[in-house]
Amino acid sequence: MNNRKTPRTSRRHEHSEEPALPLPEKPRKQVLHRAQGDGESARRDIAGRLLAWFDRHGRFDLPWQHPRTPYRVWLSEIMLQQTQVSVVTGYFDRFIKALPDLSALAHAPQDDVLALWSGLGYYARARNLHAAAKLCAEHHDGDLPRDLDALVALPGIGRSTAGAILSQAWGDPAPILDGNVKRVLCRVFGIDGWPGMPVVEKRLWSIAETLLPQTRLADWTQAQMDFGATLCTRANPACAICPLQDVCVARIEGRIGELPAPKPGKALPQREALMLIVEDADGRVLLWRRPPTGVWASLWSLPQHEDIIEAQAWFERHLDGDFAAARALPALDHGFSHYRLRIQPHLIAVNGPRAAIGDNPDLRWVDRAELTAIGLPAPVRKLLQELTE
DNA sequence: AATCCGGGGAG
DNA sequence: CTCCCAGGATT
Repeated sequence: MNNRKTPRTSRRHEHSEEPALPLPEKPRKQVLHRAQGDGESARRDIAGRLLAWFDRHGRFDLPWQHPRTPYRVWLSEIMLQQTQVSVVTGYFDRFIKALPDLSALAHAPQDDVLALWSGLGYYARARNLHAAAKLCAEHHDGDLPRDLDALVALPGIGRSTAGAILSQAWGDPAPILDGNVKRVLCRVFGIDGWPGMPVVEKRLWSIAETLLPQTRLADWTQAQMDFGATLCTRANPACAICPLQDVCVARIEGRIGELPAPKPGKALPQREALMLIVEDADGRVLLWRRPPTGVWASLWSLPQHEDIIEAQAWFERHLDGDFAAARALPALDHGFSHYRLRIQPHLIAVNGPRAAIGDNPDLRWVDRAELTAIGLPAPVRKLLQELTE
């Protein structure tokens, strides 16, 4: 029953008090026809190519593969949620030695289970695992249910983990959609948008369904994981030796670095700045040389301040004019890599600098015509350009 | 839809 | 340092 070469057999099980599942008999064909574009023959061949790749380059020595029982598959899948193989193997061996089967887990004290999990993180996984084992003891004759909905009903098991269990433990045709599969599908089929977005995820599940092969379902699941983990990696995928290089949309369109689309970052911190556009009687603008460090180091820019109070104090120290006559212009947003800057310009006319600071080397009057020749920050250039128009 | 859980590895 | 990872539960 745990032999991965076991051919698929009838999977209706005994306790059929519920009505038959609404799944049609040939769901894969229907989904296949519904999927548009992309060339069905090429798509159908993907599983064959990856299985051939898997035969040569796949991982066959993982601890949960020998023997591959439903319990061991389940435990490994839970441990592997958000945790890499290299970290899991040691924990898996220790756990399976202490609690070798589902019954042992179901009857173990929770403290023992948590102790075995200690260091793995995401401890809710351990509590869910334990609770699910008890539920199996109560409701499924002490075994994991061989049924998608029944598996998903257990705590800690979502659709992808259920698919991995069904396919690996029994060879049933259930797709998975973990981080590896998402990345591979986004690239091969050129799917835009962050894979965590519901609309994108739905599309990916649909594709994953269509790719299911007729046989070797356990190998198919493992092949996808190995392929994503060792060849179609997040950074520097080995496209040159990839068996899908001639059909991969991302590869063909040179978008390997862009797909899958990254998770939208948190909103960058927003900062405010106030810039003074000071004009003298001849229509010249006052520029200010920025400090030698920080953003726009040593560039000529506009006099800049955090707020209006500071701006006014600076103005009255350096210039001869009526600050109250300053006129606010439309704000301008500028994005940096690590924050967003909202520039609030204030236009103000003056007679000239105060006598005492007239020769300040960091201040300079400039004709409009000269501006294009001076190295100004992009938003400042834009600001002054709009003003001239 | 957003947030949380958590330690470790890679760049 | 940041981002990501064989996700799922909760709000």
